[in-house]
Amino acid sequence: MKGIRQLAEHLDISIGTVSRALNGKPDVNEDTRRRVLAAAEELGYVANQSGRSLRQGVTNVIGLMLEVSRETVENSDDFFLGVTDGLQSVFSRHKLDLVMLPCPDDEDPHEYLKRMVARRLVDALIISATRRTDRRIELLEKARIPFVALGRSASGGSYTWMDLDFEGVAARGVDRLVAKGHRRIAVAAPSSDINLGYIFLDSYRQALKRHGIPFDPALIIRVKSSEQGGYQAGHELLMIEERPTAIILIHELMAIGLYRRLAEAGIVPGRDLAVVGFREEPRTHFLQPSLTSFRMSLRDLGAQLGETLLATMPAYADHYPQGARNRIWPLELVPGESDAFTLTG
Amino acid sequence: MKGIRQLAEHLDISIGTVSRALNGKPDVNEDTRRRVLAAAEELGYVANQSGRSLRQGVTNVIGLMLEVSRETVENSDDFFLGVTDGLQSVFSRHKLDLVMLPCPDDEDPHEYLKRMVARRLVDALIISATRRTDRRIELLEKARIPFVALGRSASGGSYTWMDLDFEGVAARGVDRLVAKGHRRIAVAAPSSDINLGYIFLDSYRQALKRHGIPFDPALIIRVKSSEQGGYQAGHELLMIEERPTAIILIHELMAIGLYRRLAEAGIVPGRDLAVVGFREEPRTHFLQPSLTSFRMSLRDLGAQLGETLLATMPAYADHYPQGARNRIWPLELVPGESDAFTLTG
DNA sequence: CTGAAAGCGCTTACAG
DNA sequence: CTGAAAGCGCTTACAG
Repeated sequence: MKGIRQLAEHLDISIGTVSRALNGKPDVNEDTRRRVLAAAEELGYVANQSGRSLRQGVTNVIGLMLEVSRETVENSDDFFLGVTDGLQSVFSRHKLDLVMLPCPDDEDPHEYLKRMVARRLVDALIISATRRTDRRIELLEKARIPFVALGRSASGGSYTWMDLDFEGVAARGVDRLVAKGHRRIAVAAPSSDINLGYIFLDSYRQALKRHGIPFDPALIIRVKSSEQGGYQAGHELLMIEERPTAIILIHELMAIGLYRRLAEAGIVPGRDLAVVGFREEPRTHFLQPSLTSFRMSLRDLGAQLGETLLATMPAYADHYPQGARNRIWPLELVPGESDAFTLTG
Repeated sequence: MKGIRQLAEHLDISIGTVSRALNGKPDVNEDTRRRVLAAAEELGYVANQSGRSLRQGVTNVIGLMLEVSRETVENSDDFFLGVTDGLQSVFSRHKLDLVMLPCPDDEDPHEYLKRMVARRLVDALIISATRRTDRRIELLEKARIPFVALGRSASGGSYTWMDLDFEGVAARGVDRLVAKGHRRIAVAAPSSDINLGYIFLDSYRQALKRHGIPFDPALIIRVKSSEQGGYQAGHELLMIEERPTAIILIHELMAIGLYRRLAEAGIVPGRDLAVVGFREEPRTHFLQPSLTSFRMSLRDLGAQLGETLLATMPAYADHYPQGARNRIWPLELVPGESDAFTLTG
């Protein structure tokens, strides 16, 4: 079966009628429609997407750009797979399909995105891992393609974004630790230019200030956002002269590496050092002593992200009257044993 | 900037010449080409992919179908991200782009694939996680779309596949353990219909036979291919009446859960129980005692997979004269401490 | 070296 | 309710 023309010939009707029948248009004789549907099924006909796209001006595909850094691969980040699920639950309502666009390690993300936009194989895009300065945002604004950034950035104009509540995590982490008597609170922050690092540290500093604790740059440990990074953070923490009594982590997997390094040094979280982890994750469940961390639903985040994106698209905005508001996604503190002690003296 | 027509008008030349200039055809005046390129850059023109695809009959996009099962999400499988890297290194040579097609959890993979094929947004496909009976293979054969299966199946005709050497892992695992005096060797096998389970178990039984050891079905522990599954396997192993002295795992993450369960029971791998893990992985490196496992390069596998796929595509087959051969990907044994003892008595 | 024209496979006003 | 025709944005023989 080649195209609609062959199908129409086979049925001995016009291609227009075939098209209308297949697309569920109302002005088609029910008997005709049945015949068309049956023949299409039998001959395995389905409309060529390029033909449809060209005529209709839309692809009905949404792209999620991924940066497959070596770091991501090694840590096997579950984040995107979880979010994907939520996205699809929303997109499927409108017969939109999601494709993931993995930017190769050795290609500049900006160039990659440019090419993807140029090809127009998606109607809209989601970008993530936004950096402090992120040219992708201007690129997308200029291309006038609907998009939502998962993560804030200092770049661009008034684009739509969603982001995790990094400031809330930092603030609550500090508050909690200070309440338990800590004053030397370290932070494992990302070594990259990723924007969440700035937000997190700003909030951390403000929280300290609120409590009248002077900021000590020596307590900012720059490591990769990974299990390895957590190990490294543990290593560096042990070498700080006046050793911190607590540490707040900025990535879920850091806790695993940190625990390992601490164990090597005979240091017990929740007894010798207070540890506040980041996102609760199946793998962090097994840590002993249990980790104080923050809970969120990846799927719900994905669904919200999907709705926000659709709200930016003229064709779907009507369904999402809340509009394309920027949102900070809350995380709920889940107390564990890793910081369950009060500092005395 | 709308389309090639506007660009041509702006330059006051024909759209044919613009197209030829942009596509690097030789029969264009160099001066004309420069002008066209400059104007395209300035006005931000790029060819609409639907128009190109419709005319040329190809999309220049390759799809990698993913099944985002809850299991995959929770285990944050790094497998595909690693393979992706290798795939792209090959595809980029031909200006082909890779998109990942995540099949939603709640959708039938067969229906999903059918839709993706129908839309024709890719020129070729890679499917994975093949099951013993896998209708996707017949679907793709019938649709006459080039594809390679990552994983074997009993379905379909003479399609092209690549697969890990599960039989080799099972055979070498058994040989190694028997040489160390073991005769009751358990296997943690997948509870699903995934084809690799059949291959693995066949090879396991053959290896036992070779050594004259009777097969005991009680030693086949069916669990999920995950960290949780490994924990569960440990749990069930402890309840087997005549306890096995060794276990071979069929998934990389199982080792982590298994170690955890064993630790709870005070059983030390490499002393009380011999453990042979599956694929070596950053996370399995940290296990104590070190795990005997099998090494392979995800990136190399991806590159080979990419070349195999291109060899099945008429437009690229010339570049890959080795043809679309089926391949079993070898894994190299990396001895660890987890099975480093000899059974006496 | 360039232009005019055909046509890829669809959908959709429009006419009847 | 159906058909004939236009046209989405390209690329590519073909003619000059």
